[in-house]
Order: sequence, then structure tokens, then C-alpha cells
Amino acid sequence: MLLSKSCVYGLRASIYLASKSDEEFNSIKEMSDKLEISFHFLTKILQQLTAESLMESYKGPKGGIRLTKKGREATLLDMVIAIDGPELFTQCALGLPGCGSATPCPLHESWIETRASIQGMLERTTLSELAREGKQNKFRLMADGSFNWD
Amino acid sequence: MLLSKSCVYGLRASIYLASKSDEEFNSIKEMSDKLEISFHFLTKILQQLTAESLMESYKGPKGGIRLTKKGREATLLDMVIAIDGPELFTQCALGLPGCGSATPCPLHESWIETRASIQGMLERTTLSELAREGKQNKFRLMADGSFNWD
DNA sequence: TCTATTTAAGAGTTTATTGTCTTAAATATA
DNA sequence: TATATTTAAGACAATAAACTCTTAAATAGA
Ligand code: FES
Ligand code: FES
Repeated sequence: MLLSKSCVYGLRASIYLASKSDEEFNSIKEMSDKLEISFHFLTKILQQLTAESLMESYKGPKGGIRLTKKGREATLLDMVIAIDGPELFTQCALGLPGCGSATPCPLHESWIETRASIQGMLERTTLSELAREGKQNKFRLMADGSFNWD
Repeated sequence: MLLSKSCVYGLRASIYLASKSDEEFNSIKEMSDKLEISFHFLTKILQQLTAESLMESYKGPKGGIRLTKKGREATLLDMVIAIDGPELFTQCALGLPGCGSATPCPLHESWIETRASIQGMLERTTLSELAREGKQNKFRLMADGSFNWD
């Protein structure tokens, strides 16, 4: 799979949050219910993102999580790298250490091009854009189309 | 990672075999030594490929493995699908079931395009080509450049 | 035929990923 | 201040991926 499950969950949550008001803290429990993601697992992933200042959380009643300014302006690539790390965009397609034109493997030329196209696609896409389009076109954010963008 | 380790090992072995004579059976032990891949693990991966008629093996002294005609004409995509399955090229980037334009997620349009570019890159590249170029340019097939194409 | 060699097959182990559960810390509100 | 609510943190469990080991089957060559 291109992205880990953690990453995919993190992206879905990010898009969810991007579709919400900037100020309000959103309950993780409610989000995990709506997106059908394990609550505790999602919490851990979001903690990674708060550690990277892409989100911020607030404890207690009325508490929850929201995107920071940085997070709202972030691209999918930023989120992916925060969760899965940059390896996908730096590593050799054949898993050899030190991918580079100095010591290319047979796939190198093709791969750096394809890799750049993956990266470019993630870089071009901002969370707010995605959330806006998702809301507008009622794209789904969970298995069945039952997700409600409000 | 884009491809599983099994897949990457399988690809490296496939390129290795493509650089060898069509008729001779190549010792898996020798190949696993040269490519620095666990012998038993590699054997299992190659068994998958023989099951798909991309390779054929022969037991006993002077035994080994070689590409079939089908295997020699195969593209990287064929090898990848034989080992990792077609999921990478059919599944939703957000892991939602049933990726398709009928029930798109917010990433769908971008992803099918990028996915096609990955597939295209693997499809364009045949094993024999890769082996020929690798041999010619002494591209590396293992960690250090010490691999010898003969 | 006997032995050594090599792949096949399957059980078992280790490690990483994914997911669950419990307890602690913060905080709003009664 | 006491309680309920919510995230934080870490231990724990289940599953999957990666890797190892053992035994069986095929076969070349002595
Ligand atoms: S060295 Fe293999 S892709 Fe760059
Ligand atoms: S439905 Fe998500 S990528 Fe197609």
C-alpha cells in the first residue's frame, strides 16, 4: 500500500477537521465515530500531528482537537510526511540504501520521475481545498457514503 | 513503502535472471548470495513466480531457476502484481472500499491519475530492457556497488 | 543403487504494524 | 471543591510481514 493505515486515518481526520470551523475544538470521540476509526488509535495518530504543530488539542469538557494555522495551510504531503516520514520520497524503489544518481539502480531514472509525480500530487493538494470540494460534491470520507459533511 | 520487501526481492531476482542466459538454470543459493537476500525467503518468493509461470525451476544438482518465455517478456508490472497483488492499482488512496467514480473520495481524481502514472512506469519497463541497461551501465542491484553483472 | 545437491513445502520465530485497554492529567461546570 | 468529560500516555494484545529452520522430493553423477 502506498500509505500506512495510520497515515490514511490521519488524512481522513485532517480533511474532516479542515471542513470544520477554524476556532472550535472537535471531539475526537465524535470524529472517530463519524469516520469509523478506532478512537484510541486515532488519538495516537492525532498526537503525532499535534507534536508537529499541525494540530492542537484541548483537554476537558468542551475539549477536542483542531487544525493550527500551519495545519490549515498544510498540503497532504506535509501530513503524510508527519505520519509516515519522508522515506517514500527519498528511498530507492528496489529498497537499496542511498538512492541517488551517483549510485543508481536499474529503476532509478524511472522511479525518481514517478516519485516526483506522487509527491507533486500530494503537494498540490491542500486540506482546505479538499474539504471544500468534498463538502461541495459530497465525496465520501468513509466506507459507505453515509458520511455527513453538515 | 510502495512495494513490499518480498516484491522488491522478487524484482531484483527477476532483473538478475533476465541478465542471464535464457536456457540455463541459475542456482538460487548463488543468486541469494550475490543479491544478499535470505536464501529461504527468496526461494518462497520465487515459488510464487513459478506458480504464475513467470519462472520455472529444476531440482537436483545442476538445478535452479530461470525465467520462462512469459517471464522474459514480462514487464515489472506483471512481476509486481504476481507478488503484491493488484491492490495498489485498484484501491482507494484513503483505503475506502470500492474505489471508483461512482463513489469517489476527495482524493479520487488526483489519485487515479497518479496511480496510472505508477502503473504506466512499471508497464513500460520490461525485464530484458532493464537487465540490458543495467549490464551496460553497471547499475547496482545490491547495497554496495559490488554486484557483478558478468 | 547410493550419495550429494538443489528446490518445495510447511512449521516456527521475530519484528513491525495495527488496535485495545487502563490510568493519569487537564478542565469545565455544578 | 467535587464530579464528569476529554485528551495524553503507556502498557498490552492481535495481526501481518519478514525471516529462519527442518524435512521432503527430485535428480545428477559416482
Ligand atoms: S537507486 Fe534505486 S531508485 Fe534510486
Ligand atoms: S475512491 Fe478514494 S481514490 Fe478512488
